[in-house]
Amino acid sequence: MAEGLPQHALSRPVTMADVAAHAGVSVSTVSRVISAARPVAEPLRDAVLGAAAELGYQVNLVGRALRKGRTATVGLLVPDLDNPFFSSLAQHLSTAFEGSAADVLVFSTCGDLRVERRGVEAFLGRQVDAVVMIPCHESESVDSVRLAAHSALTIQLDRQVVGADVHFVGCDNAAGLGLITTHIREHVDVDDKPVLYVGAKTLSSSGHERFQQFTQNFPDRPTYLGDFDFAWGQQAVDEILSDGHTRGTIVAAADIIGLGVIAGLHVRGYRVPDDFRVIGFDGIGVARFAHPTLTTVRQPVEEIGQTVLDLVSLPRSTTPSRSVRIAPDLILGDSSPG
Amino acid sequence: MAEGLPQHALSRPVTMADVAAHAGVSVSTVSRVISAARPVAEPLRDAVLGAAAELGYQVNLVGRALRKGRTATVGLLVPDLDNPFFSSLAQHLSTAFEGSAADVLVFSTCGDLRVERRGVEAFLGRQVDAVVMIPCHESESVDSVRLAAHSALTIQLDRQVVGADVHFVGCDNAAGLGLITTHIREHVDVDDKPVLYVGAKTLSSSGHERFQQFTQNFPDRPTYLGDFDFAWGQQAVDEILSDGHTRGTIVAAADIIGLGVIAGLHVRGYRVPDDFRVIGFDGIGVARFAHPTLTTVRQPVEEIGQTVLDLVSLPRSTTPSRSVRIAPDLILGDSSPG
DNA sequence: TTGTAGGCGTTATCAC
DNA sequence: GTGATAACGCCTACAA
Repeated sequence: MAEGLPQHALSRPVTMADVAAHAGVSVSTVSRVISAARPVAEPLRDAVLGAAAELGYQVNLVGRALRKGRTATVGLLVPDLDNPFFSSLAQHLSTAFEGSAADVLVFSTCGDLRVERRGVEAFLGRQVDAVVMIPCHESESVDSVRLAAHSALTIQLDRQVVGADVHFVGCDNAAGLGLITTHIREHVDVDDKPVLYVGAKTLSSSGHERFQQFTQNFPDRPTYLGDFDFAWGQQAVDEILSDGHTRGTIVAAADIIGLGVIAGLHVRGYRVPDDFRVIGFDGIGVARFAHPTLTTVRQPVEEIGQTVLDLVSLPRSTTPSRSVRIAPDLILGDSSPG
Repeated sequence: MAEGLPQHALSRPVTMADVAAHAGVSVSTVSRVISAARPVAEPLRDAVLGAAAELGYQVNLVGRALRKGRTATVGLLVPDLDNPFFSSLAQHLSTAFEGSAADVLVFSTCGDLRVERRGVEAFLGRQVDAVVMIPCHESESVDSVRLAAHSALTIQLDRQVVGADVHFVGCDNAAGLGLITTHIREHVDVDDKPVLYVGAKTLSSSGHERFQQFTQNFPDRPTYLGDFDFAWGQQAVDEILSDGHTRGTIVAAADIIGLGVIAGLHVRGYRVPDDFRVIGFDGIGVARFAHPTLTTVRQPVEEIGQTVLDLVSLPRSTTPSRSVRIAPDLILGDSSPG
């Protein structure tokens, strides 16, 4: 903080000293009224509140933070707010903290390790009480995660880095693939529509886990690995078709990939679910926008937010790092009907 | 800040005094090295940097902020991170500030006026250098906007409240509707496909402006007003059909509504663009996920981010409140081909 | 119950 | 070029 931007000084900001003078009491009395730390006699209290209102006093949280060593702030680091799943996670974490005394502030790392590092330093420097982060990269983000965990309560969200013993809250990816597997076993003729996997290069633990569980549940089935985005889904279709597959059940590692797959199939003249079934993962809202709507494993974002709140609110005596996996559920769409 | 959350004290944090002692210099020298404010002799500089690295010193921005009265922070208030357009705006604002000395911190107001107020107080209390906000409500957010503008450089984004003379950066909605109008005049037989408008109740200035411009460009054409979401788009289709329209050119006030319209039309067995053309507004990424892809007026989010950066970086001598409108462009999709 | 005083970590002013 | 010192705004012993 504190450099690079011009100052916007209008009039000198009102401090507790101003309020105290105006109300004819001491600053400590003002402090006790404002922070409601200790009881203050009715008349004095009214005088203070009156003076504060009259002068337009707003507490300076920087002063308070310096004194108390805490900030009632949770910093959330997200790789990309333009990614519907990440922004949904950010929104639901904010909602979960709405009733708490702490404010959630979000910083986008723009998928860049250096920006991620800057974000961690930004939050630590601002003395946040907790850092919640979706690491950019499964291995290369380890330094940022360690740095955060060294001086603040830190929780990894959705993805976890290898080699850092730090709290984690995320989806039970194995269970999610279990739901997909059961769905396929019960509703799909895999002789007619053999199973294929379109995933992402395993730069994130989630991608990694889903891929591993897929290969375990469906050994020897073809897998296609690219990026975690729409364009890769479209491109994967070309690879699948040029490999000679004309019918199948495509399991996508993320909804955004699945939506690309559906779009790509349509461009090439194939029908969903008649020629290919498609199943996604994450449960992003826009899965409904697809035509047909996407069958997907929904991550319980509300529950994930709540779990982070619980973890942050816990007395820090429970130091041993916890890994909480939350069970997802299957949302049936028309891309793979039940 | 500073209450409600348990403290996470590991070991006493390292301060400049610790570094100074370890390096055998004064705190002033450490400060000068760390903040690069003034030149320091080579050997001392190295000693300080060495000591800082050895002790793992991290600057405490709260102390700095208290002293300097500035924080190198821009606070962004967004109504809903789950809304693809808002989160895209947040992402691009973050990107625009990547090269700047200031950090962008995002707070979601959850579309709630009280949370919005809390967010403004959270940012002002933390002494942010600038507040950038997408107001929740065209009229009811005025107090929050005024409060912010009273003590910090404040910029309204995308929407502006009535009755507050505060900077504004957003899309030229009239020009956007001009693009739509020209497109329709040049490529659509409006006798075969008469024009209809599906908008949102005018709680936001953007919705308001688009609606007004539509009625001006297409007088006496039917308009349907609901919410700014997918469900309303779907529902609007039912109203349109029950009014007896079986063909038409539907102008939606936002992509998210347009996507709902496409979905609704499909459910009812109508084809796009054969029976109905659909045109959206905003240019959200997921417009590509629709089938057919959505023709839309794209807001230049990169340029909007850059403009906010410029406005924040400007010396505050240019006090008169500015209103910057950025021209959008038309993106042709298959829902209304060119 | 209220007031006084000291200090949180940093930077700016002033001497040297 | 460097060091001592005084704030910035707030909270909290401690004293009254």
